[in-house]
Amino acid sequence: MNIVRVALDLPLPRLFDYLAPDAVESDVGRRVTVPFGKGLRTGVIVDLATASEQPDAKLKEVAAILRDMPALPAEWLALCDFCARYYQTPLGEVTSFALPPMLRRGKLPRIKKPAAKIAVSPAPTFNAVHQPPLPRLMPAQQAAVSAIFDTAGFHVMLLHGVTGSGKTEVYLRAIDAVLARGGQALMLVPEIALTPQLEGRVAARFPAAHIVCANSGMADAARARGFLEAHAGRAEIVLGTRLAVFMPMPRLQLIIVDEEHDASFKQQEGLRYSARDVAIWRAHQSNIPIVLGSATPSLETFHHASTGRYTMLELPERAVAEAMPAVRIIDTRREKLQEGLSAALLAGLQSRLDRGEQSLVFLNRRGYAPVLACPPCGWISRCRRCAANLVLHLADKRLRCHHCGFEARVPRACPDCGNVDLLPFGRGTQRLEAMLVERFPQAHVLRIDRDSASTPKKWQALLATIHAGEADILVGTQMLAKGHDFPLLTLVGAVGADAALFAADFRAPERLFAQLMQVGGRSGRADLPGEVLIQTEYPDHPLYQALIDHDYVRFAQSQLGERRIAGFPPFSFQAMLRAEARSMEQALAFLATARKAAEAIADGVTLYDPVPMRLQRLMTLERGQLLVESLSRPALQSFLTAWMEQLYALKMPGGLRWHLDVDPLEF
DNA sequence: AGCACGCCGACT
DNA sequence: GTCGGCGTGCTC
Repeated sequence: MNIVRVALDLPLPRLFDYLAPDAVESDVGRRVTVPFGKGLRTGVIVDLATASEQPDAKLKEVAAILRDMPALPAEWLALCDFCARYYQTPLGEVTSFALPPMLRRGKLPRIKKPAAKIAVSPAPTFNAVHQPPLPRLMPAQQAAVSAIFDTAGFHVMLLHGVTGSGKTEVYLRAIDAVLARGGQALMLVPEIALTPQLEGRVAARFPAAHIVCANSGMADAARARGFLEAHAGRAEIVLGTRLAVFMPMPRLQLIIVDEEHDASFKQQEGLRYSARDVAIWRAHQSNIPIVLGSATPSLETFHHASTGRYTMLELPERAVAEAMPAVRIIDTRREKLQEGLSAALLAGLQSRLDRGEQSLVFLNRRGYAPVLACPPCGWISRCRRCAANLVLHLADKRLRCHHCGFEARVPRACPDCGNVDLLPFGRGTQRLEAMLVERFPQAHVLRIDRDSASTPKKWQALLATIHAGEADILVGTQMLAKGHDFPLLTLVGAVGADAALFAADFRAPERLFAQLMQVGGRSGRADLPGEVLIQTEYPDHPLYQALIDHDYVRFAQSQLGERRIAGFPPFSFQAMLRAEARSMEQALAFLATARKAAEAIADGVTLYDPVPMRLQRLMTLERGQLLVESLSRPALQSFLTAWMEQLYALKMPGGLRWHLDVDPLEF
């Protein structure tokens, strides 16, 4: 009997068998439409069989095997299977996620008319194309490029270098070498916003190469087309965000993960995968090199590079002969601040204005003020649906929940007592902007945050204004920290950073250091020396002290020391079970049941107690979590597999939902 | 996840 | 007497 085993996009941890009289070996990896329940569904054939564990009477016949595109290769299926097992997600959900939506639905994009781009055959004539001379490599860059190809087969390299040290040039050289050998290269970047400029740079460098982008912002057809181009081997270079790690690439010879420390490589919903970690597995599977690049590597990566499991490639200096910016710590304990800004920072802004240079004030909190309050009666602006405050947005006179998106008008008087003197507490970018406008009336102050740069168009317009030198003082959130060069920028001030020092999340200092290093790196390009001023009430904190010396390694080692003592990752492996329900009692009760079930099978695994999540209520749902931890990855994995089997079998009270997050980043 | 079937409250 | 609530069970 000819049977196909089909992965369907259902939250069920198993495959479905169908009769398929005409199925052949080469149909494995093909999409297939099958009758399911009442209707039809499209899935992927992952195996052939001659018998099923299901009784024959239950087996239905396949509706149609879709042979309109080449089957997905075994490596692609293996990659999906790895994700399914590692992240404890049904295989059908993984294959479905890994396919572009159009292919997932069983359709194909219209073939693009033979436009000029495709008509030009992708013959490898890279050297023949007229090009400007390549930049000279610094010795460290040269060493890095050699190292990538000196060792054959799988190895992980950490390319550690600050902004301006020339990481991108190393990537480009490595890609060049891959193209010369007729291979394909995959490059992952953290954000959609960064793909266009990177694409421009890569396209300029390899004018004859066929480059494909992959990110969630793309139109359906374009994404499906890119997928097929990569799959057919026509695309030599694939650039994209985390989902690009699933692009099938038959001649893949190199993977690059830029800004590997960036949290956006970890998906926070659905399939909670880390594109960086999946990429490493994929490199291993394909037996090829993978380069992880960062100025501030994740501590996991740095640890592996320190212990020799990964190769450390250091780019110690800035390639374009610039000094690192001078970092100064401003002790604000003794000072009466003016709307949150110190005299030193205000003086710095003034001197940049006088010299016609740009400044940036970095405050990672948008809105005008984090909360509106009525001091006499104690009312504060709270979200009805979440356990969070409504943020005051004075720019459009609204109160907003940054978690669920709830919005309301700013009340004229206190809803509780009628008092009309409501006070904003705390400071966000809008308030800082207003203060700076008043304080420096002659300056052009520009605010850049998710509100002012809400669309790609607005964001481009803001960038253009900055590059034209029309802005004097920028006020912005972390949006400004990533990937953009501002040649006229010579001063960066960081405000309100202390909050992250004592946050409950053990990764908060790591993120803060990376953020400050990154935002500081925006200053002092070209021939203008840069300066970074950090306002703090903890001037002696080791994090800031390390920042003064631009000493990532010292910071990382001290953090790793603390993590080792506390038994946190990378010295342990974690998974988080989260539950949401109408009431916290329900959520915690489920987690308690899950914990009970775990006790019998938790061999070499520590089970913590169920607790409410930090954001206890989101969108009217109460949320709890249960952490499990092990010193052994295999022990954790086999525990999770057994545990999930039990949890899937559990009957859920109505309205309760749960998920497992392997290697969680957020606590 | 859907979608059925299946028993208990307020409505034409 | 019926419409409909969501509890439980199944999907190859």
